[in-house]
Amino acid sequence: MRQSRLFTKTSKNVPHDADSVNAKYLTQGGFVHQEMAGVYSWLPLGLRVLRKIETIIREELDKLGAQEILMSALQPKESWEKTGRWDTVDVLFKVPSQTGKEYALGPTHEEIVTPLVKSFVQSYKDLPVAVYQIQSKFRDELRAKSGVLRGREFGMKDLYSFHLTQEDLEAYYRKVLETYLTIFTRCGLEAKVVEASGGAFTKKFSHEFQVLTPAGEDKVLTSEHGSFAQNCEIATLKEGDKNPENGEPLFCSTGVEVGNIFDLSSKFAEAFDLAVTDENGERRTVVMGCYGVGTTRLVGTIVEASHDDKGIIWPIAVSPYHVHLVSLRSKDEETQSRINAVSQEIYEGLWAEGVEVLWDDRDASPGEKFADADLIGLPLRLVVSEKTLKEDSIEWKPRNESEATLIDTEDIIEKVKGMME
RNA sequence: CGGGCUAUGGCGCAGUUGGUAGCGCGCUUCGUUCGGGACGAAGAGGCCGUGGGUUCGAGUCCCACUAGCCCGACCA
Repeated sequence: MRQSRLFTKTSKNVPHDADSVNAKYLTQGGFVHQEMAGVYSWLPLGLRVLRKIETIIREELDKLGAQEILMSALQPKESWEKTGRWDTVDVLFKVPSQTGKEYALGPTHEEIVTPLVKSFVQSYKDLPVAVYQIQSKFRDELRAKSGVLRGREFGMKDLYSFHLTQEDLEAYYRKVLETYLTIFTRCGLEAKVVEASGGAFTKKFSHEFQVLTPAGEDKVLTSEHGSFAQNCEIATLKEGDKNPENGEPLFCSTGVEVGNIFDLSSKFAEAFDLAVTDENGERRTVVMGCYGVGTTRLVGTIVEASHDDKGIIWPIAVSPYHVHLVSLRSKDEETQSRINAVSQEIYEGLWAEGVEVLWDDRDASPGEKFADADLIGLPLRLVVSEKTLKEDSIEWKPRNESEATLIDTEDIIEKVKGMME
């Protein structure tokens, strides 16, 4: 992508209402645009990050044998009345029709997926089954905040699994838990598995995946090394107590919940009478699990977890592009055309090797280009200038390092390929 | 949903006791610069959130509404 053609621009001005690092940098860098409180449009750079996260999630869930579907966002009121959630879920957006009917705008999809699966699953032989989707969710939050971390419209991956037995459900639940940790690691995040309340989903405890950062809104009781962690809303221990696992002291930190998994047991299956015939010819109610990952929230969380005072530092796996190729201006016409030619060659050469390059070919000053490169935060910056050409080289500077080095121009593509592995 | 703050060119802001709106960024043109957001000159761009009211006169004072943000509650 040639940056001169990118329709978004960076801004030197900090948005007046940016309340968090992610809102500030994502807006200034032109990744997202706020439309209303808690509602954002995703722009080319931001959308590329979101798509990469979604791809990671798809790859990992497909390995689990889950099948991707896309359910309706507009949902029938009757289904929500059937589960008793039409009047109890206060974040539910209720949409009136001109016909006088009302619909729900999906905050989650148990009310859709359960009857959906029922229409295909009648025998124990049809189980287990797991389906997922990546879709916009709508929740009428009284107070949206923290940029992309808590919105009224947001991207979410929701997975639902259906099992004949509680044991089978629990085994799958543990597999999803492991898969989620893989997903977050691949996104460059360190997530803690945290015991939490089941909320209105289930009376049982559930597990949350928390990324510890000051921007979070959850309080989590955790120890430095152990895997033990509890959401403070359910914690039986308190700060300063010893970790039952390894005796380490527990401390309270704030975290962002990037995922949550629930053992729903037969709650929704009962509401919709989702049952199968078992091998003895008897009807048995199915048990369910549901598992969510906030995709748009992940984008914001990564920014919160990985930035400095100049901008974002994208982990390469989710970076909108891998390389920021920066061509500097020269007043000398011949030098300028050499800079252009070398840049073009590297640009095309890298793309030919599958390396995604954002090429800053704009007619802008060096300072402006460097500042923008830091703000946008691609993992590697390559500079082509009069100075580097004199050495037949390209300047190499990783975003998370302060020192730049010169690399021979002819070696540059191989070296970048090496970094990608 | 309670409490508070804010609303002025695309963005960030100033605007005195009420007298007819200004700065920075960005944008256009020209020239000079060129390795960390360069400089000069000349331009374009505003019913001051909306609706009422007070006044000879309202960006400014009063009321209502709307929107954004903050604190809290809430967060299936």
